[in-house]
Amino acid sequence: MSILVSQATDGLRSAIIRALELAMEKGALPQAQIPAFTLEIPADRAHGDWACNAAMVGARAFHTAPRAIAQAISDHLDLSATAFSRCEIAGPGFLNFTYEDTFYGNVLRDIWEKGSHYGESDFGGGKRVLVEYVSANPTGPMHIGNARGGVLGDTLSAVLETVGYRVEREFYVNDAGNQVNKYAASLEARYMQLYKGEEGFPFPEDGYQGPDVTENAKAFAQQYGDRFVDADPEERRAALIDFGLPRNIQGLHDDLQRYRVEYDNWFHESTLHQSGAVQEMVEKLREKGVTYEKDGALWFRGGDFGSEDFVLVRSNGVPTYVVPDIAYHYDKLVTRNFDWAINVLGADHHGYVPRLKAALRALGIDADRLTVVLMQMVSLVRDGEVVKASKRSGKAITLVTLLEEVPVDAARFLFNSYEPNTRIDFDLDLAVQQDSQNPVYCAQYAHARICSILRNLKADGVEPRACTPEELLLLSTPEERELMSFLAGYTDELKGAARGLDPARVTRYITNLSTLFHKFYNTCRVRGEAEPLAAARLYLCCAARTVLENAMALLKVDAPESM
RNA sequence: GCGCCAAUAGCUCAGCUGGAUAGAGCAACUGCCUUCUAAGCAGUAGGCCAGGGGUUCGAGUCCCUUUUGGCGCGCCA
Repeated sequence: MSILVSQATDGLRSAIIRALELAMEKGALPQAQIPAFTLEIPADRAHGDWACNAAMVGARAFHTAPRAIAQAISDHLDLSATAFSRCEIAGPGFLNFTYEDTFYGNVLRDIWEKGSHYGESDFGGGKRVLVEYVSANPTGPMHIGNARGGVLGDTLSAVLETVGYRVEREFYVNDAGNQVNKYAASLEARYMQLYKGEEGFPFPEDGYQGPDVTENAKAFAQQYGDRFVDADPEERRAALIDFGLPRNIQGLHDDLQRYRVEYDNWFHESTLHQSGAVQEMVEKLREKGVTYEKDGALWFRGGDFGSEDFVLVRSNGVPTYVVPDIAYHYDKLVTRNFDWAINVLGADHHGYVPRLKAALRALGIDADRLTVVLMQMVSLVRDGEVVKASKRSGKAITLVTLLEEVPVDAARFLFNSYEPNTRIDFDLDLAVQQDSQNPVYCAQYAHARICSILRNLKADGVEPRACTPEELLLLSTPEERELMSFLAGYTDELKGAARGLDPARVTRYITNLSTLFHKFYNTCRVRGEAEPLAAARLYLCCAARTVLENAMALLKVDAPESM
């Protein structure tokens, strides 16, 4: 909610506590500890703007019936210093509070003044957060799960920034280790096959099959010809990797950019190997005494730190993938000293999280400084059936092929409509529909409608202007009041999205706000109304537009002026 | 076998730390355009919140259990 709302509820909370204290002092209630009550917005607007359950949760402590406690609170309540004008007792013992009449007008004035900054808060207290997301292997194109991770991480970052965190966005490039070697062998095979035929150079069994590998091999051949055919294999593979990997990384960068996902840093795993950080990490863990040797390999003893034992260094002397990962997170939390690291990962990685956290604990790092947001898998659905491959190309569906079919706005909006921890059946038919069935258009339409009102009034010579609190009291229909109330809740909605690491709430907020605006639009006219009312409604339209734009900007979804 | 996640309207999903009569969009049906965009609005219908126990003033929400589904359990990443 806006700062205004936070102040209002804080004030209300202390007024209720004072009332309880006073009631006990006067003997209306027995002496007891003040119960931990909550304030919430009731589902039914007839129950006021805020409801309090103090009477019910206090029933046991006070040995008194909830409604009698509610009466005692109400009798000793002084609302004069608060933003509320009325308190009613209802149902089993709820206290329902109603804002004073000028409250919503003040919210509109707040939005008018803050503009694109409306929604910001200091919830995050300026903490430095590193958000890592997508981090797809540079050995091929991105798959459909990366499309989800992309918007999720991207929007989450934007939300965290808005509520007062200092955010950096990072892509971890796995440009070292086993999968790169495998990729090198795959590239090599495709390259050699260009000159020796498919029989002349066998493709590795666990190689990367994708057509992109062949394309890269061809591009390499175009530049270097057969120069590496008779070269030393090690030299050949190194040359292929030096050529192919940067190409792929650039490809990831370009595809993500097209999808409007951008980063502050691209962190290369290879730098951890070059700097010796990986080797040092092995030594660090060994010094901590949390390792042991078995079958020629070096193991991590996880028992004391909440995980299973696992291998750090294979018997052939090569560290497993975990070690660079530990070194990477050490770099995040110690070297770069971020207060908080958030990783967006596919749910198939969930088994690895306890290991990483255990290793951090062993290093004396508070593992709570790392939060892993697991997102469940994505399936694509067409004609009610799960699709594994693209209809046109027959290849696996990549981010790029998805975007050939689905507009970026729709893809971002839809992927961000689900809580991370739910599986998505992404409906391709729905995503490409440019009509009312597709929720993204409802929101864009609401925005276009507001712009249209502004255009029409401008043509009449009417511009939006600041309104007085008295003028804003003219906004009194249920549609107007509900819209204002919803606008007032935006700042708090963002805090909730940040707290729950769930940017899908922003998407839902946009949908609900759009609907409330459409309802307002259908019952209340702006153009043609007498001057003070028209001005007040125009003021409300501007507020709705500002909030809609701010929210859609977080999603990086376009808010068109006309449709 | 063990672990993690889920199960809410015909479909896709909300339901924020337990709160008042379980919501929204789509699909279905009925209305609303000589007035700011009908990509909209109003209304009707649709539910044993997977089943069963428990905890309490009160459970879709918390605990146990059963069932069903997804994902993990490598000296792969």
